[in-house]
Amino acid sequence: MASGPTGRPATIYDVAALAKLSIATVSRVLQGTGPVSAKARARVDQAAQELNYVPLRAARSLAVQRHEAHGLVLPDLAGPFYGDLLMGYERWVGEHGQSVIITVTHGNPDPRRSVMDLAGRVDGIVVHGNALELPTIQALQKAGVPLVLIAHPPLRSCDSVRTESAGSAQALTTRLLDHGRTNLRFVGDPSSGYDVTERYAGFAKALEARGLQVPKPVQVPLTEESGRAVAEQLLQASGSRPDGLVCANDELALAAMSVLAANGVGVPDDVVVTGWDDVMAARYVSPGLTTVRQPMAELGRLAAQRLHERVTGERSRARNDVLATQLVLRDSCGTNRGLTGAEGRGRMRQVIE
Amino acid sequence: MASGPTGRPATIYDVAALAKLSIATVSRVLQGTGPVSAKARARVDQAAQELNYVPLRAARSLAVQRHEAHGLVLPDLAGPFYGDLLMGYERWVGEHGQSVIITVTHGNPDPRRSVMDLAGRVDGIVVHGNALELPTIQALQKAGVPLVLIAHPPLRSCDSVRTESAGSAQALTTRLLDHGRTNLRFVGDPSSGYDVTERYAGFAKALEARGLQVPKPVQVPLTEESGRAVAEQLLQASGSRPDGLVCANDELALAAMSVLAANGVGVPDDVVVTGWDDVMAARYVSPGLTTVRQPMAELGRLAAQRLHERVTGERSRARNDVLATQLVLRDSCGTNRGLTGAEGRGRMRQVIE
DNA sequence: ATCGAAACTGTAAGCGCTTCCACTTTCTCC
DNA sequence: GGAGAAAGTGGAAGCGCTTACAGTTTCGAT
Repeated sequence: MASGPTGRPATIYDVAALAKLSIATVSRVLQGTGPVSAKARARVDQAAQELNYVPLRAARSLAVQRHEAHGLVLPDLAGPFYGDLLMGYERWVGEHGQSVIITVTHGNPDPRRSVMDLAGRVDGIVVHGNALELPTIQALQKAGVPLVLIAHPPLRSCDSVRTESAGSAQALTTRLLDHGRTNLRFVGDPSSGYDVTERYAGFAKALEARGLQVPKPVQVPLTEESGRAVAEQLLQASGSRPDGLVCANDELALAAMSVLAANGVGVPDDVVVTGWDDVMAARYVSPGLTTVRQPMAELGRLAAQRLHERVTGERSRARNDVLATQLVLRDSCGTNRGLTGAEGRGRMRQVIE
Repeated sequence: MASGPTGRPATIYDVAALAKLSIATVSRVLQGTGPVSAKARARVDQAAQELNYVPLRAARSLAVQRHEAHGLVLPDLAGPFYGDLLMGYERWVGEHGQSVIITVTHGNPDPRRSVMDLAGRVDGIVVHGNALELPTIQALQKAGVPLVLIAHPPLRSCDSVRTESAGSAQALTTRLLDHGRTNLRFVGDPSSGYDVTERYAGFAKALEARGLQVPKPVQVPLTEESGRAVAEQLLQASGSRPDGLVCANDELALAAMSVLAANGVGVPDDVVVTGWDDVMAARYVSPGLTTVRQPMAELGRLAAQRLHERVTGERSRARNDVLATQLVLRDSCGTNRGLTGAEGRGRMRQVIE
């Protein structure tokens, strides 16, 4: 990168020549390893400075047999969700002298190929569950790549981190039932990800605990568009209209809520609505959206840490971490005030805003 | 990464040995370069498969003298803003067989060091203007790193890409004036970034064009917290209360708007409020927030492309691209219906929602 | 059959760094 | 002042790949 004497980037040889020392000493100075005299140090620093020397990491990686980099595979980057995750990840990794190389699979013509290529550049990979098919993940395992899964069912000999989902969903649903709702629907396709599966499972469990029949989920993608569509369908529904929508994420919930409001259906009086993720909009809409907050940055940090433990070999037993979520009660669920005893148990806290 | 015969990752030598061919041929098969017989190809593929061979990219980088990777330096990752940028970037880069290594500077104890290290891992770097101090950027330049700046004033011999700001801000402000506003304030610290500087400049220009005095900007960080504080201050202000807030981003605007609403100040009737970025919340609050949408993903794509052109050497003259923004008119500005002739000119389009 | 060209394959030289080992210099302590 | 230890330095091997070059085969055309 730097302009050496030849116009090409300066190498350690150029620095050594200018400092009149061997490349071994230059390396020792620059890496701070081994004993070096103050004089040598000064000469090297001077020379490096003068040549704008930037060490080639590829050469170092080859020599030390380590990349000092992590791979992070995400399905997507839309929404604040993955941004926060990445933020936490990058922060941890930066503090530990590593780099992050990210790969996004959604819209990628050949995720498998991309990820395998990634494997050759990093010391280990963190994969978000929604990003890769199982066979690809297994291919990585076979290739011996240290692996950490986010929001994915635990896999043998592979770490995983996720946020608690089923319990929060159950508590939230129970709460709605406690407040007299009798015809709830879960909105969002459980097959679109492990976490959504779990949310539906929690929803179902709450109903079962009351001896109620569990309605099939409304299997739609987790998008605003679907949210609007679901709400419109609900408006036209004849017969017993649902009196509550437990949505798999905030996008669905916000979109549904706005369609309902635009058509004179009262939220929360006629229909209660809840979301998941606590995006910014959730606290600015009216009524405020009741939702579940996940510690995304923390999830990222933890994933980075777990991977690093694997890479350095300081731990070999697999760990499966589950982070607590937080139920955020606002007005859209109609239970903001007047508590029941259902909350606060398990790995879940709650706040009322 | 793969388990070779020894338990250590398989190398190209292992593959060659198993396929009973030379490493040169293996390389040619795997890279698809040079002529190879079908038989050789099959044997190599078979062997590679069997050994779970993953080529070590560091070795390739060293040999080909190229990393096939881009560095992306961002100040932050909070909000949808940078996520979309990164998304567009990653997409382009992925389509062109490159990787992205990201570095976040906000909260980084030694950005300079991080970035210099990055420089040793990539073929070029894209820097968001708010991420690095000028000296650091210049150090990169001196080191001969191909550089593209995002949202940064153009620098000699360095590409830059940004979104149009001054014009949109001026048009937006003019529009508010046309609708009878007489006491506007710009909220947000212009020194917090080039784009904000430009927004204030546009704001000022609109007032000057009317022969009005330009009030000092309300110099606060671009956060929700500041937005609330500004609104609260405005509520307590004696004398001539501003009748409009032109906020530097949506966070400020949304927070201010919610405080005003909570205190019985009508938006847009008493005070109009506008933002910048068009975050999701902007379209769900009521009244809808008038704002300016920037093509972030497109900005990312373009930055990636420009950098690549530099890296491959297919272009050497510096380019400074400016992308058009879009004025999004909603109810918070009180001018949603009833147009003037001020808009649609320059590099700006508008939509009414 | 024979020759030249084309297709294929292998040998070996790096790419720029780290680090082992051996060597030289400088201390430290009698 | 000298011996041994410690500190400092350099030579050289090697990390795993690509690729120029040379060598070998195969093939088509005479």
